[in-house]
Formats: sequence, structure tokens, C-alpha cells
Amino acid sequence: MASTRNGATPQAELDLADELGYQLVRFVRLLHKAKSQVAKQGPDGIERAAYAILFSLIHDGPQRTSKLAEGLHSEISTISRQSSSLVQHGLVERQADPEDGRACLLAATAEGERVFEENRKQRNLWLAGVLAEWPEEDRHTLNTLLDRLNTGIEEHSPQIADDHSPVQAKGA
Amino acid sequence: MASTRNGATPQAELDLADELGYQLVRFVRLLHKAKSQVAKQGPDGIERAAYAILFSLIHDGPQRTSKLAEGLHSEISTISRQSSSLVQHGLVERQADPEDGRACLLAATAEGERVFEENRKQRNLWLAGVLAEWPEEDRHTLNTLLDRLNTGIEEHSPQIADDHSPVQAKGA
DNA sequence: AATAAGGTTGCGTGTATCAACTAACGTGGT
DNA sequence: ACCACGTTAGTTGATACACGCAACCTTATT
Repeated sequence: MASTRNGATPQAELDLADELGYQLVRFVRLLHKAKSQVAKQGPDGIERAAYAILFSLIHDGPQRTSKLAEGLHSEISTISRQSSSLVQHGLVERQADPEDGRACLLAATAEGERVFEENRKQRNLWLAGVLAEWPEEDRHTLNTLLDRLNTGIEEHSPQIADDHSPVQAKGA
Repeated sequence: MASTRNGATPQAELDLADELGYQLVRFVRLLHKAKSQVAKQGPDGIERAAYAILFSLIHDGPQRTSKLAEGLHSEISTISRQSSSLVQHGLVERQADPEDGRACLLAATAEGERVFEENRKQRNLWLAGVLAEWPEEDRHTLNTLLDRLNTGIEEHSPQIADDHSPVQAKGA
């Protein structure tokens, strides 16, 4: 197991992981719930899930389907489907990559940016609301730690086990 | 918008929320991926999702379906279904509530605890691995902040909007 | 031409929600 | 006491959505 190269005892480390694991599950559930409650699904039928694509496109600029998939940790097929939806709704534009006829450069349209901006505003309002009572410093810290955690997970990918991963149950 | 009663400017606050929102999505996606990779689905057909129930049962003791649903932020029907599965696999026991013939007190069986323990061990190993390089203090801080965030979200439930919630797209 | 690489689409699975249904509790009237 | 009524707890069926795999088409590359 992970040898701690800092002061903690392995036991304390495990206990903390345990507690953290709990927070993680709780967190995921909460986000999911929150998501489906407001987002429901685009008033125009835009899938909630597709918004992550819009985000990436705006955040990192026009990209290929494959790059999006990688960045979002999804399947290319999933991205493709969601992109199609976004394109149909005029939020994203499919421009053939000049360097490669097979590739599709996806880019957010002006309307896409507008819609996204609006959503972002909402999200930020919500988040800011939740965090309103927090000291500036804590908010910053949470952000930093979460980032680090994410990176850590990404690098640690091979293994896994999230919250309550199955194991053998020998009984019937 | 949320008025900050601490030093930060509203703009900084929004930017931070923005960034945090990004980490959140990233995080959820990562966990989801990790989950489905290992967990797959119980070797015996136990649904991955059902493990959260097992967790609650062990963490908080025997409970009714409705209580579980509330705690897990799920529908009663969902819990019911998943519980049935757990019962079939002998990980959970359904004992009629003596105080109410309609109610079902769910409780983890010994086998259920065993299986859960094993899974927890795995998860903790994984998490500990991810966090191995972290200073003890940071791990603790993350845990605390996440807890606070979760609680904040729970209290803030009415509103919502997590990452990229839809809004009108007026275009076609 | 042959092979590889980029995407799209059909199909199946997992998971969750809504709605209809059953069973049990509790109240009030007779 | 007894029975009808509405209420509450939970189960089950139908349905929707999102994701992943795999087969397929198209364009590059050699």
C-alpha cells in the first residue's frame, strides 16, 4: 500500500481515506441530485450531459471529438452523440479539420457561448450561495485540493475502487 | 448574488466558483469512470449502486426504506429495488418493523458486513494510494472542507445548478 | 490497393423516475 | 367492538436517459 513519506501512521491514513471516501460518495450523490433537479434536460431537449462539452469547447477552444473524449473521460461515441445534439441546437459547430478530412473540429457558436454563459452564471450563483459563508481562504483551498485530488486520481487511474465496489459475496 | 461577508470581491468569488465548478465536474466524471472500471457490477450480479445502501446500513444501523431514501437522496422505489437485490444476495436482511407492519427494517447481515468491509478496504487502499504524497494536513483539510461543502449543498437544496445546467437556447 | 485512424450509429446494459398497485395503520361512525 | 374510509409504507411495471462496446463508413497514409 501507499507508504506515507510524511508523518502520518498508516492507520490514520486509512481512517482518513475511509472518511474521505464517505464524503466523496455523499458529494457525488448530491451533485447528481442537484444536477437533475435544475438541469432536468435542456428546455430545448439539450441533454444535460452535453453541457460539459460546451464547457470544454469554451474553456479550451475548438477541439476534436477524440480530444474531448479524453479530457472528459468519456467514450468517443458518447461525445459524438452529445455533440450532434449540440450541433442540432445550434450551440456547437462542426467544422472539418483542414489538416485531416476525417477529423471534426468542434467549436462553440456564439449562441452556444451565450447559453453557456447564462448557465455558468446560474451555477456560479448557486455555488457562490453555498460558499457565501466561507472565508475566502477556505474556498481557495478547497479548489486547490480538489484540483490536486483530481490530478492524483487521473495519474492513479489503473487501480481503482470508489466508494463501495463489489467483491465476492459467497452466499447465495 | 451571494453577498460576501468576508474580504473577497464578488468578482473573485465568481471566478473561484467558476473554477470550482470545473473541478467538480471533472471530479464526478473521474469517480464515475473509476467506479465502473473496478466495480463493474458485483460478481454475483449485485448492482454497484446498491452498495451505498449497505454503507448506510452499516454506518447508521438498521433503517427503513424511506429513511435510506432520504439519506441517500434517492427515490424510495430505487432503494426498494436495490434492497431487494441485496436481500437476494444475502447481504441485507429484511425484518418487519414491530412498530409498523408496513415498514421494513433493513439491516446488513454478517455476510453483508464482510463483503462491505472488503470493499471498503479496497477503496481505502486506492484512496490512500492517491493521497500517499499528500501531507497529512492537506488530507485532513480536504476532508473537512468537503464535509462542509456537502452540508452546505444539502442546506441549500432548493436552488441548484451544478456544473453546466441548461438555460434557454433560443436558436433552432 | 492495403492498412490504419477518426467518427458515427445500432444495440445492450445500468440506473433512476413516475405511476399504478398492494398491504397495513388509524380514525370515526354505527 | 366492528367496519368503511383515507393515509402511509413499500413493491413492481413501464419508461427514459446516459454510457460503453462493437460494427461500420470514410478519409489518410504507405
